[in-house]
Amino acid sequence: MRAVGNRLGVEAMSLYKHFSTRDELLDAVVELVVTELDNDRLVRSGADDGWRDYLSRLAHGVRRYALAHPHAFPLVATRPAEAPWVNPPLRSLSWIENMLRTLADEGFDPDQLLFAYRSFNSFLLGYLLMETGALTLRDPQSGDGSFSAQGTSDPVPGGLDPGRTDAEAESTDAAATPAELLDPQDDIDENRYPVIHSLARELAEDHYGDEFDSALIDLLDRVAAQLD
Amino acid sequence: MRAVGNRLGVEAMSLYKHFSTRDELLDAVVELVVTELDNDRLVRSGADDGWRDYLSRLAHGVRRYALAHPHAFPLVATRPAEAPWVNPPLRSLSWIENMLRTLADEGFDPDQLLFAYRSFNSFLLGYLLMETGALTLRDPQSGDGSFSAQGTSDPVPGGLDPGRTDAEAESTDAAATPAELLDPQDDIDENRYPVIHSLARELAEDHYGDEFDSALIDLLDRVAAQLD
DNA sequence: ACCTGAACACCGTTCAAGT
DNA sequence: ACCTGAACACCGTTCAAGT
Repeated sequence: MRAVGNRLGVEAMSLYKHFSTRDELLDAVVELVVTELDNDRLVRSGADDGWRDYLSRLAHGVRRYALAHPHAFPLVATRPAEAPWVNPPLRSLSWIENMLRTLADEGFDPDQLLFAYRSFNSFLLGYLLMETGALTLRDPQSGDGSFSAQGTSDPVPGGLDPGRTDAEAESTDAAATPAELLDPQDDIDENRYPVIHSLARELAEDHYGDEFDSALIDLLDRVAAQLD
Repeated sequence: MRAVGNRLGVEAMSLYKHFSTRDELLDAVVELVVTELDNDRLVRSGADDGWRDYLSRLAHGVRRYALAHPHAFPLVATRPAEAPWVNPPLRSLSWIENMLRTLADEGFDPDQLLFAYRSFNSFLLGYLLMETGALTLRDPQSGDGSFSAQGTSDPVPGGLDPGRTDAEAESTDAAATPAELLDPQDDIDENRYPVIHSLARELAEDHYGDEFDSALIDLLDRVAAQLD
């Protein structure tokens, strides 16, 4: 609370005029991040091009906010929800309703709606937690579990403002990070982990963007197959 | 630290003989949970029945430890890793090596190995975080974000010991939870969320076990399709 | 080798008081 | 309506001392 207050140029106690507890503030952070979808023109535009286009735009919108806030995404992913069927990363009743209604209008029956809802959520949750996790590695300098971004000393890169453009987010894939300047093979014990050692370079250099797109296509195919 | 010490009948400071920092202790918790795979006879038995059988047993082993420790799984899922390509829930070099070697022995080439490794991890991560999240709902009594298990006042059900049997873990799906005793439809505003309202019962009653099995089959089919 | 008690800096939170 | 300063209970951690 004191750190947040400091960031805002205010004493910690002032925050209690706006949030009655630390958990309430964390919930507000999660809501703020997820609500970026509401202002995402690429997501909000209608579903006139069919459910595949709609789900694809929704998925990319979620990915945009996840990559814009890689340190907040674990919060989005793990904060307890109000009901067992309210699943991250689509955490809000209004977006769940939005998705289910759009698909219902496209002719999905109840079983197909539930299948699409759950497989869509668990796909995004797993893939984006994996991808953002790769951006928030353990700091090799300080031995504790604090976060650090690759190649910057800013403790909260991106911060809370959705300032990153699509191109900036995508550039994470292509831009050379400090880790790539070293040979990742050198870090792996060839005797204990021969297969990892031999694959070290391929494991280190990865193009999350392309993989996301093709995994999303496969997911949409699975949903389509469910429609008979 | 004081709470952990209390649970062990010891002062908090005694823990510092075994872990030099709180983060180190949390890492040890994660390692303890993941290491249950090492003692899981259903997972360790050889890969003589092919890679599909191996990956299926591995996936079910991960699900067993996740369901045995639903409160620790978010830690497994989100603690920063040592390298970007060390992904939860398979977090350890030895299990990554184990998986890659087994698949390599089955004839996977490097691209196929990487595809299998990443799609397998992100599938398990997303699905199991969703499933364990449904077990650790927000406590409606205390307004804060603390955890509570459905239907028990034990703050850490299951605790750290891998005491739950397979049948007990599965029974989560079938057993009637308090939430099911109420009509979930009553909680949803019919005017604001008509589609959710109409699907409330189906959303609330779910059989994670069956869904996991069929989603896993689809994943293995995706991997198989990659083999040409 | 493992545990303890007192102590330190720090954190979330309360409250009475300021503008 | 919003902020502040001092204060409280609590937390992670250190250290010198115990067995």
